[in-house]
Amino acid sequence: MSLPGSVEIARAAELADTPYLTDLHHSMDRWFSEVARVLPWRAPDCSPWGILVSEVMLQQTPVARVLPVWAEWMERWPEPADLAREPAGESVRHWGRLGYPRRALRLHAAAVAIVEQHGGRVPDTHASLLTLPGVGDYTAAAVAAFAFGRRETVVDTNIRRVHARLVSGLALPAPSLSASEMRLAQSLMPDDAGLSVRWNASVMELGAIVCTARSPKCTDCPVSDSCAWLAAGEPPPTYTPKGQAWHGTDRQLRGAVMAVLRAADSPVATELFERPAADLGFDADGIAVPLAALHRLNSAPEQLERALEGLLSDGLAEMHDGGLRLPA
DNA sequence: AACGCGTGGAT
DNA sequence: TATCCAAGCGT
Repeated sequence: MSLPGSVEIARAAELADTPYLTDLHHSMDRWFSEVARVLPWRAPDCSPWGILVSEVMLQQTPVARVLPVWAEWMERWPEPADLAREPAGESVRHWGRLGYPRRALRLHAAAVAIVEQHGGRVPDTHASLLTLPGVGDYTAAAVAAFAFGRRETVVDTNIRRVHARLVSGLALPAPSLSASEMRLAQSLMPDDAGLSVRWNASVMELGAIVCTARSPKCTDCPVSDSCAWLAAGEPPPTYTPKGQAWHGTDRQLRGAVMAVLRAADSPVATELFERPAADLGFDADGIAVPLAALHRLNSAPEQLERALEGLLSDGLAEMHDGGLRLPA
């Protein structure tokens, strides 16, 4: 019987005994200085709030799409209190098309909690950050590290992939994060807090722009000489990740409904979701396009009802004056 | 612990 | 065109 992760831990321990780990840190640090992307939430004067907002927006959403929305948010709501005094629906509306709009709802709730429980300042420890809505283990660690300079075990999908290849010799990390992966990540971190922040940022960056999921750019990798996966001859993944269905799903329909609600400035009569406005003699000005897109999905009435029910129970929508709207 | 949750660019 | 996948979270 073999303990999961025992090989990796053994290798990490072996590396720690040599100058190798220090060399690795230096190689990554140098590389990061040279090629790291310039991102606004990495600016030295970016507030903890700005970093928190960026981390939540970046949950499952690519950097390129986050950039303009983050900038708009920072201008509109420069501090947690600015967002907290808005209706939650405004948070969802200005989330735009980043996807997973409940993140916007939770970020609003987090802003309220920051105001009510932390004097309007983003809390600075992993444990207190973890109590905020929408903040899980990764985001709490990332904010504690990148906003407050703490030595945190930051493990996101990029870092997992780099560790899988560099240390474990695997093409891809396991489907779900394990305790042994967290131990491995800890064992690789520099002891010094400041260096650990750089390390975490650089490993994440490597995963994002070089050690990518598909067709990694190993010729650009600063640590390819140490890569267990390359040394093993680039073995293929041992499993095939199962893709998420989209066409015809409730999610697709929910997305179409949310697009209508974001575009609407007053409650939308539920009949409008069921059939074309022209048939009903409604004025659908302003929401005609997203409404047409919704109708084009041509869903079963039962599915539409399920989607609306889901949005209501998630708090992403509410009934008002016989219509549906973003939460007030 | 597996599942549901949006969106759009890249391949 | 279809599939992959992007700084996860909550249940």
